Amino acid sequence: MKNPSQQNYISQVSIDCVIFGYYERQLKVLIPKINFKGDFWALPSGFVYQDEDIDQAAERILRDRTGIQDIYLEQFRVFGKASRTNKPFLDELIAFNFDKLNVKNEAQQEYDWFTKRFISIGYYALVDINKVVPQKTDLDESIEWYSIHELPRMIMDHSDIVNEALKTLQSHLDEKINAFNLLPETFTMKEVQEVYEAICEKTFVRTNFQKMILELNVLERLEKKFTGAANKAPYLYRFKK
Amino acid sequence: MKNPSQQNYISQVSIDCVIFGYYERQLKVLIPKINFKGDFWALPSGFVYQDEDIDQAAERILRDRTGIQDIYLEQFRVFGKASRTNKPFLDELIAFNFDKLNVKNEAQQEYDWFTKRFISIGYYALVDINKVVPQKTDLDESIEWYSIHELPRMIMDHSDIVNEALKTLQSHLDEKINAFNLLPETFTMKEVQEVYEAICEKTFVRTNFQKMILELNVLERLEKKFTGAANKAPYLYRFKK
DNA sequence: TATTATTGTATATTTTTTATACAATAATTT
DNA sequence: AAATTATTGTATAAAAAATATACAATAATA
Repeated sequence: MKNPSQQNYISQVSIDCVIFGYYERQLKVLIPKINFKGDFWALPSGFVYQDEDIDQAAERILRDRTGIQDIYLEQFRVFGKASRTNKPFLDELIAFNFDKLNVKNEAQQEYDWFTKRFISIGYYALVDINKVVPQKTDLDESIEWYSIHELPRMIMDHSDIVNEALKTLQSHLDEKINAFNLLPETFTMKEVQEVYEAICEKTFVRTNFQKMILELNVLERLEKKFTGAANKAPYLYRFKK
Repeated sequence: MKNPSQQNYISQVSIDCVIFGYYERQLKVLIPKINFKGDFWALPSGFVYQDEDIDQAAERILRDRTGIQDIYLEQFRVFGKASRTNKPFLDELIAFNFDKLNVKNEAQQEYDWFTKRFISIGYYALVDINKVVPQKTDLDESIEWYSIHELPRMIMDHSDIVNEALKTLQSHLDEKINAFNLLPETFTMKEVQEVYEAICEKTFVRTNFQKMILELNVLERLEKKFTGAANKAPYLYRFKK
């Protein structure tokens, strides 16, 4: 594998992805831990090939980390401060891993490439957490789902990026009908409500919520879901395509 | 003045600005015409210096064309298709202006720089049209306000960029209280309504509109405005800072 | 067959939005 | 100086939407 500086990338432009999943009534974010000493977490990121749309680049980055395709994706903001550089992080990383990293010419070239000022395009993705098998890349020590309220300390401005992504998701929830992308193919009305509650961080009155969702006219009702519980079985729904 | 390729710009990244003004009940966009044969119109654009925030770059571009500072500015979208290049436009321009343009080495370097694939960050601005004295740069034959409904045919995807800017402005009109930036320091309630009507392309019931605006609690009422007309004088309002 | 937990549907209440009526005012006309 | 006119400001009525509450339906268990 070629080093980034030798690839045919657009320089000083990166893509950062906030991958949202949903599990146990909580909104989760998929975050890799970097495979070096020093406890560094960073959002799934990457660069844009010369002959690649930025949307394609984001899809590629997501595919590499989640193993799935056709992900719901939304560009939400550009982070472009002049001070936005990997240098402080990289220097810290090198200090922690001085033994492993031999500083030869090639490494110097990589260092120069990485520590330039970067303009980052933020994307957020909504995935069905059950379909995702998180994929460790060469750079990852681990890759885990973290609750949105218990995120690890991340490098650079990556925490800000997550916050901005969440704000966008929350405010677009009624104009874009996208929350269903966090659920499996079929789901009950209660599950939909719990997803909305996790995203909006508030509760809804069950009956009114159901009416509101059904009036969107985007769901089709399927057969009932018999669980063996001592109560009425709920209907299953599916998002109309 | 140095040529762009020799400046300390981030390469392959540009900023395109949609500058909105308001005049005679119409939303206007400030658009320069390029100073070459062939009728080319292009949005006010520019590039980002290495040591410059992208927001600063947008402010600089706006200042250069409008002569005013402290402009209301909002980043709204990135345009990043791989096919997004100036090449078709430049080739056409060269064909029209073959006599003027001598193709020497330096020009070739500029050509190569300009015809690369560019990722463009779209900003829109709201200005008080009375404060703006449109500034022609070296590249401009003219710079004029065009009604949003009578825009000239523009190069590249600049028409799409305007459309996206308008859509964003419309949809953010109630969440961001920004339409006042299109008006002078003081204004009547009727003028506010007409601005909203121009942006939203629909009419409002006067009494309800006024109530809605006043309930935002962002205006302070000043003295009345006596015009000499045979009717009751309206109050003037000012945006609270 | 009664009980229990939970879902689905109907309806009442409250709030917000939209529509309408009318009073107040400043300059003009008579 | 009083009536007229055009326009603004305020109040209120009607309609629609959002929210709260009540209760019927159902599937498994006791």
